Amino acid sequence: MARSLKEEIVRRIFRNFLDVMILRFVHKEPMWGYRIIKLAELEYGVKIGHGTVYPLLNDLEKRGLLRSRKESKKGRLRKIYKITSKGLELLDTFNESIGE
Amino acid sequence: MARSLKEEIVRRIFRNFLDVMILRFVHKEPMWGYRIIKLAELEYGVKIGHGTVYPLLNDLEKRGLLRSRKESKKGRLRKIYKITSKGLELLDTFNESIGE
DNA sequence: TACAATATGTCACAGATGTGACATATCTCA
DNA sequence: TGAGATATGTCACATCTGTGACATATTGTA
Repeated sequence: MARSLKEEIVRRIFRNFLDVMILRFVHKEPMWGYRIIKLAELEYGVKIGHGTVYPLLNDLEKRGLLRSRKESKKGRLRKIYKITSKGLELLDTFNESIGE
Repeated sequence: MARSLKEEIVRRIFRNFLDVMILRFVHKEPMWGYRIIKLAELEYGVKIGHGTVYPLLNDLEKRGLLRSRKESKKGRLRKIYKITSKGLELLDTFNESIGE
């Protein structure tokens, strides 16, 4: 069965601007990789491989767009990311540039 | 010298959503490939290879998003593209999906 | 006359990029 | 006790995609 135009476009946005979409998620509220993957599927119907997300999160932190703190919830390790001012700047520039 | 953040993002948008950017150009006013290339450089500072643009224009027409008519200006052939309702639908869906 | 600009077209190749597999560890529920 | 969910990490490989070269034709200008 054919995918709808809307689904197709949302997929493309996630594929090509996954960093921006992650910054948007984390901007709304600090969160960790696993949750981003689940939310992307729940809210947008987009499946993102964790092999794509985790290296990207590390890269975004290295570039200073995100900052993480480790949280250990009953022995289970989570890296909770917050957006930085540099990350906000990228988001703003993107939104401004993509505006119709 | 380092490229600015804005320039970097605009480049990425053109690289990944060249079809959408072309639809936006053509939506503003019907035009041909050569003009699109020149306008992208003038208005956005983005150089797009004509080897990217022409095959894409043909593809967009094949998919029914654009329609062209040939115009011969003093023996010089131009394919002038207009956006179709299907093209407008894609533009609208994209703008809606990318909205913050 | 010869070069630059206008105008479109094709295609091989290199470089970029996501996918999916392999890897590890804990918790919960049946 | 075993499976599924939570949680993160790495990396080889195949696939996708733009670049740049090759190709052609006309007009304007020096």
